[in-house]
Amino acid sequence: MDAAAADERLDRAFMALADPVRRSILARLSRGPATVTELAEPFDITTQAVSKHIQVLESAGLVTRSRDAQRRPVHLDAAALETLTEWIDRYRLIHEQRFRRLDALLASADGGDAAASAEQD
Amino acid sequence: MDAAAADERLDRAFMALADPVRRSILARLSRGPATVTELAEPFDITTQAVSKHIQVLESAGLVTRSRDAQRRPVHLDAAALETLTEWIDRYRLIHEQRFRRLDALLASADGGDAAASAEQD
DNA sequence: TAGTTGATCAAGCGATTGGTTGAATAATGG
DNA sequence: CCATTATTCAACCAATCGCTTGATCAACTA
Repeated sequence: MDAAAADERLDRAFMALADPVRRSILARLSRGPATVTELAEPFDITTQAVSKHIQVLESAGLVTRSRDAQRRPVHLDAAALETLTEWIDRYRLIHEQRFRRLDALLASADGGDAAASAEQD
Repeated sequence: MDAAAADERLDRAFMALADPVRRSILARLSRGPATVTELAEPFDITTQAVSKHIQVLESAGLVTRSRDAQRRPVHLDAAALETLTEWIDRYRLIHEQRFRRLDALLASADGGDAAASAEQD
């Protein structure tokens, strides 16, 4: 998978998580697979709408589907979720490491000027 | 913060991350604060557009802003990023725990029927 | 004070989103 | 075969998104 494709997959994955209905669906799926009808039950929207939500989740790689007669059970793909936390953590950790360096610098300095120059790093 | 407000903040945060330009801005900010003009430089879009992107990130709680003459430096808020990884990890871990239980069950069983009934849990 | 720089506001535009209703497809079971 | 069940397709709609251009606001500086 090239960088552009990975980027587009991140786009879709985060976009998928931006909707409360889809997050709720994922929460349900974390407890085991479910059909479209089952997933639609808690919501005041049509099964068609839920079917679309599932397609969004599937194209984001967050869920997969199997077959059971006329049913199409939906399964959570935890590996995709892990990819997302990895992406977030990457920048979070860089940022926090930077802060730790700044803190160390401030602790060993007297005035505030040192802090201002360190801020530009 | 009540549950609905937290939900809306999650909406906005994930939505904010769904755009490659905004993710790129966050990546830049993980290395230190920057002004709107500086953040706009790598992109082929107007500073107005970047300004809007920053407003999206700010309303999602992912960045904060300070003042320096006519400049408005943008700072990463790593705490908000941590909230997101926590949300994702919650469901990911529930799901993986469930799988571990299923694996254990399968390891101690003979046929596939036990798996089918465990699947419903 | 006038000009310049940095950023935002405002209005508009094409594309996309989340939802609907209605019809079609697929697989089961009497 | 026929009716039922589970799901998807198709067309449409209001709202929102990302971006643009043009104007405005705020603060520094010659």
